[in-house]
Parts: sequence; C-alpha cells; structure tokens
Amino acid sequence: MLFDDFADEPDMVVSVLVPVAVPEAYTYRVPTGASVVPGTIVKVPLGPREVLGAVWDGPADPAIAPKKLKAISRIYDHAGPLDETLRRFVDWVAYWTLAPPGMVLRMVLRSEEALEPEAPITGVRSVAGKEPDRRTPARARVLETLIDGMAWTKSGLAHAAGVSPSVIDGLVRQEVLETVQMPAAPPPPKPQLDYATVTLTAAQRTAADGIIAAFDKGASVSLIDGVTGSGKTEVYFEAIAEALRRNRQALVLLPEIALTEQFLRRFENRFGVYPAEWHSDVSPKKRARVWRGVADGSMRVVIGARSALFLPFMDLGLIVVDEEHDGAFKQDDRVAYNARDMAVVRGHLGKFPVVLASATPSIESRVNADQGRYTRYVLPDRASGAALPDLHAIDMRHDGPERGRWIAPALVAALRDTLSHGGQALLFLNRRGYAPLTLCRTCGHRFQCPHCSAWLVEHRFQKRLVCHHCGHFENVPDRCPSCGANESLVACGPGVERIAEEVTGLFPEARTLVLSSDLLGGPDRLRREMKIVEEGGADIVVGTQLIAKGHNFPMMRLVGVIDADLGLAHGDPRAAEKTFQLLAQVTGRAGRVTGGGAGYLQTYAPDHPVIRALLSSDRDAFYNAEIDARRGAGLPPFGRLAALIVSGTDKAGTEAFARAVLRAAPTEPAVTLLGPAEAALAMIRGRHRYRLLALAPRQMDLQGYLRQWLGKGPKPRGGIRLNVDIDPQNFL
DNA sequence: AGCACGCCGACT
DNA sequence: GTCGGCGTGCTC
Repeated sequence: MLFDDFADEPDMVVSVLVPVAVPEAYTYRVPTGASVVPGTIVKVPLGPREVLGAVWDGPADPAIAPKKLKAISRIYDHAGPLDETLRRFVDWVAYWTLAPPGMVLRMVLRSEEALEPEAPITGVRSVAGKEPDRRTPARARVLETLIDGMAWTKSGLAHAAGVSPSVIDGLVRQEVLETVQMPAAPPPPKPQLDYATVTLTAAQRTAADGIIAAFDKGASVSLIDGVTGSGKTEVYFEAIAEALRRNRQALVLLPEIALTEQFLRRFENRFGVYPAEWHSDVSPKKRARVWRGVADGSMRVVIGARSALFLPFMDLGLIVVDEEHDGAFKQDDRVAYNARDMAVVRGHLGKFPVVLASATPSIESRVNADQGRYTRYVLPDRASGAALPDLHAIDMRHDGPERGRWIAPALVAALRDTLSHGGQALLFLNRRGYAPLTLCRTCGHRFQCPHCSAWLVEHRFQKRLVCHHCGHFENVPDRCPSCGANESLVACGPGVERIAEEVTGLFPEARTLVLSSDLLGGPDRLRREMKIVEEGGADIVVGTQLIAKGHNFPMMRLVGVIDADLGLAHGDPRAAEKTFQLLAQVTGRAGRVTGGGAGYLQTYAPDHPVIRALLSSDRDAFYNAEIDARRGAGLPPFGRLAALIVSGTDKAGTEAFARAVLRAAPTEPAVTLLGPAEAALAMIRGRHRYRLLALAPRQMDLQGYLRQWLGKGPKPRGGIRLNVDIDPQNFL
C-alpha cells in the first residue's frame, strides 16, 4: 500500500526500528485506515531520505513532539511481519553486542528486493506460421527447440538450443517469437528423507540418536567432537532429517564460502536435492528468492555463512554450526558478533536444538560441555576405518638440518620413502613468500614497512618485498638503501617459496606445487591447482594454511610441518588453541582415505603441551592443559570470564579511554586493566597498534559498565575499537 | 569567490 | 549508516 495523502487528525503512533545507529526505536504515525502489527516491515522518512524499518514492540514514545512525527510512507504486505522470536533475537543480539538494535535489524532486512513479490518471468514461444527473414543455423536450432509450442525462459532456451541470447532477441524483434508472462519459479523440491541408505558407525549412531532425542527437550546444545574423517556431517544430517520429519526448517552455518561447494554435493547425496544457499557470493536475485523462500516456508534447509543466521525463517527447528571453533564466525566490523554464540541464542529463544560440530572444539565449547551445559558426543575413529596418521616429532635442537636448510634429514627420508611408493606428500608452513625478513649483511639494515612496524616479506616469484600487514610492496633493490653495499642482502628464515626451492633441489624429478593465497592467477588458478593435487597430478605440495580445510586429498600419505612452533609464540591469548586446531587439521590430511599416513612435526619445543597432545593423539590432555594454563594466567574465556580489548591508533587516548571505562566498573577492583606490557597478550593482527586487555570476572559487569560508558568516555584520535570476546552461554 | 575535504551532530 | 552544515585551507 502507498499513502499519498496525510490525515491531519492525531493518528495511531507506533515505534519503528530504523536501520541506523540510534539507541532506540523511533516513533511514527500510522496512516489513516492502515493497520500494522509488531514486525510489520515498513518504509519511513528519516531525515532527508526514506529507509526500511520494522514496527517494533512496546508503546511509542509519548515524549516526541507531535509536530515532529512523520507518517509511515509504505507498508510491505508481501513480506513479513517478522515474528516474535526473530524480534526477540534482534533485541538480544543488540543487547549482547552493544550494537544499536536498528543495526541488527538491518542484517535481517538485507535484501530489499525480497520485500517485493517475485516478478513474473518473461518467457518466449514461437508464433505460428512466422518465419525469420534468414534461417541461419542458430535460428533453426531455436525454432526446432520450440516446435512443441511451449513457452521457454530466454536463458533456458538459449542454453538448450546452444545459441547466445542475442539470437533470441533478434527473433523476438522480427516477431517470429513472442514474449509471454510465465508464473514465477515453482517452489524448490523438498529434501527426501529416505533418498540414501544411511549406515552409521556405532559412535555415529549414538550421537545421532542423542541429538534426535534432544528435539523433545526444546532448547539444547549438542557438541559433536569427532576427529577428522569421523563423519560428523553424517551425524548432523540425521539431525536435519529429524527437523524435516517434524516439519521444521534447518540451517547449517559454515565458516567460509569455499566449503559450501562440497557440502552441497554431500547434501544432495543424502537428500536428493540441493539446499538453499546464502552468502555474499550469491546474487541479489537468488538471495531475494531464498529470503522469501525461508519466510514462506517453501525452503526447508539453508546452508550459509554467518549472515544466514538473520534470515526470517518461518519455522526454524535446528541450527548446525560446522567447524564451530573457526574464527570466521566472528564479525568484527559493524555489529561485532560471533555467529556460533548467537546461533545458540537463537536456538534458545526458538526452543529448538543447536548442534556444534568440530574436530577441534573451541576451549569455551569444551568447557561448556564439561560443565554439562552442552551434551558432548565423541567420535573417536575415522568412519572409513582408516587409522589416523602416525605423528612423530623431529627435535630441531638435535636433529635439525644443516644451516641454510629447513627440512630435517628424517623428514627428507620420509619424503623419499613416500615418493618411492607413489604417495603424495604435503609440507606445511604457514608463511607466505620466500623469506619473512631481509637484511643487509654489511650494515644490518632490516627492511621494514614504512606504514606498520612489520618486516617486509620477500616474494621471489613476484620479485617484491611485501608487507603482509597492510599490503604495501616495493621492488627488491640491488643495493642496500641504508649503506649502499652491493649484493649484500640476505634472506632470513623460510616461507613456502623457499621450502619449495629446497624440495626441488632435493627431489628434482618430483612434481612440486606451491599452494598459497598470493598465487598469481587468483582463486581460479588456486581451484585448478587444488584439483590437480586431488587427482594426483602433484607429488609434493608446499602449502600455507589454506590447504588445511575443505579439500580432500585422497593420495596424501605424508604431512610434514616445517615449523610446528610458529604461532605458539604469538601474543594472542588463543595462540595455543589456534595452533592446536590448525595442526590437527593439517596433519589430519594424511591417510584420510587410504589410511596409514604419517606426519612429522619439526619443533624446538617437543614438550610443549600442544605438541605433546598432537603427538599422543590425546586431545583431552591438550584441553586440560590449556584450561589450566588460562586459569593460571587469568585469561578468558571460561564462560564467566570476560575479555574486553580496547584498541585504537592513539596510544595515550586508548589507554585513557580504557581507564575511564574501567573506573566506571561497578565491581572495581575485580576488574583489571592489563598495562602496555601485558597488553601484548592481546596483540592480534589488525591495523590498530595499541591494544589493551581488560578482564572482568563476570561478563555482566563488563556489559553493565560498557553500557554506561560507551559514548561518555574520552574519544581518542582515530577512534577506538572494543572487542568483547565472551561466551554468552551462562547468561541466557 | 569557489570548492574539496574532514569533523560533528541529527535523524522520530 | 547517511546526510547536511560548517570550518579550514587551498586554487583560479
């Protein structure tokens, strides 16, 4: 409905949430004769423009001057209203993330196109008795295809006849074809519950049965904790089947888009159809279709990135968060939220089960399971029966390679053995480029980024020095810019390119491939090369972390980790956890399909808990050690612990802000501000140079004083960022 | 004078 | 988040 006329008597007023950063809902008049309910999607004038919004709960603010009030300019009656649960979810996320509620609503209303009814499709069909001026082969094929007299979509016809769409346009111009309106696309086919025969291992069966039984409990969280290759997906497919059996919708969240493709195939093998897809790479038109489809219930299963959590499902009955430990579920721009945690919240509000799955659960999920808040299902073995790879440490203090080389003799021997048996090997080093540091042998000058303080990394293929921090790059100079010495520059330390160089020297006959995100040729080339590896077209792969996920390499028999300690030294409070997760994933690449793989970890710290846990495959040992270590250091997260990281470009200002926030803490001195030295603990990659870590014993304390103080404290130059990294489970 | 840019506050 | 207003500083 559109309203051109404005009634002048005082009308009904309602609160409307608008998609801007204002602290509360605004008040608008409802046009005479119109009716709205909470959740109705509307367009309203706001300042000089019109914005989307939704009628919100609660009375309109009576304090707003009547002459200031504007009227709702449009009511969308083909979409919405947003249901009660979704509205409570929006409010909860706003409350938790300290984001203005309108900014959260914005994430729900991200497809304006979806609010309009779907445009009918224009089709073409032949006009009886009409012939084109010239009957070219392409035109003949088109007319041949249309001989049945049916209407076709333009693109469908072009594809079927093997011609370009312009051929069809030409025939339409000559009135040999006519356009007709076709009904909008039919609803997608429903997943078939019994499409595939399901055979599960005993452990998978137990997990699936437990999760299925949880559907009767209302809200619940299950954690599927299964080693790589243990078949977590098959287990949660049974949960999806149960949701469908109960006529509810299901949502699967994946950390990154790159993983969706293989998920789609597996889903189709199980249910006979593709699920709906939702992520930033999906076209606006398809997104609109998914938005409408989940809202009207015609789409039953959605697979998506974190933003899919804000879709307006008609009857959502299950959320699965796969790879729940993955940091990509966190968004740190705009509304800063962790989709894994907010999925738990949505399940709680909607009273349905949430399933978290990972081979290497996050510490907080593991703690939640230990404390009985989540039900944990362990899948200890590979579903194929293949053994996990045998892992060995190579103690680099005694058994390392000679100077200037990076691959230890024992690993070289293992490589030789693998190659002689026709197996594939993976060398993993999470460092792009040739060498992480370049210096002048004569004067000691080190190449540093002019914008950040990071070293410049040499990339030999590109003949450049690159800053991995900000992207700055320069050509490699002939002589030292500081002392002018010629041919005096030396590369220090290895990157994947340098490892590949060493491998080629050792095994000139082997087919060696580097897989790294900075490959010339972009994602397309990367995809091709992944495929080459998958099909056995490479013998030795040298790769960064991008080989850790997604792709299955059936012939991979050996994994060598060049620097297992890399990442452990970082100041990140989650350094140990992240290293454990990454190395478990990487070593899990070996022998996944065939069994009998081996892995070698080159390390200077074979007694480090992370390395020991990996070697012994005793994952509990790692979790227990890490939980103890964090407890000792007072680090988050343990459910009730909270970390607030205040960061900014202005050191003094950031510190002043952090202190001001902490002074306002109601529970002082229970809250501590870690000073510049300890703040290194919180130094995580990012553009901000200064970070301070504040700890509070209870999340609510932080929440409380942040609420009081955001906006009131001093504002440092360049702005500040707050990153609250806490698990909300205790506060539902 | 004319305008590019950055900062700030309002938006019901 | 987005817009307009206003001050600063620079160019024609």
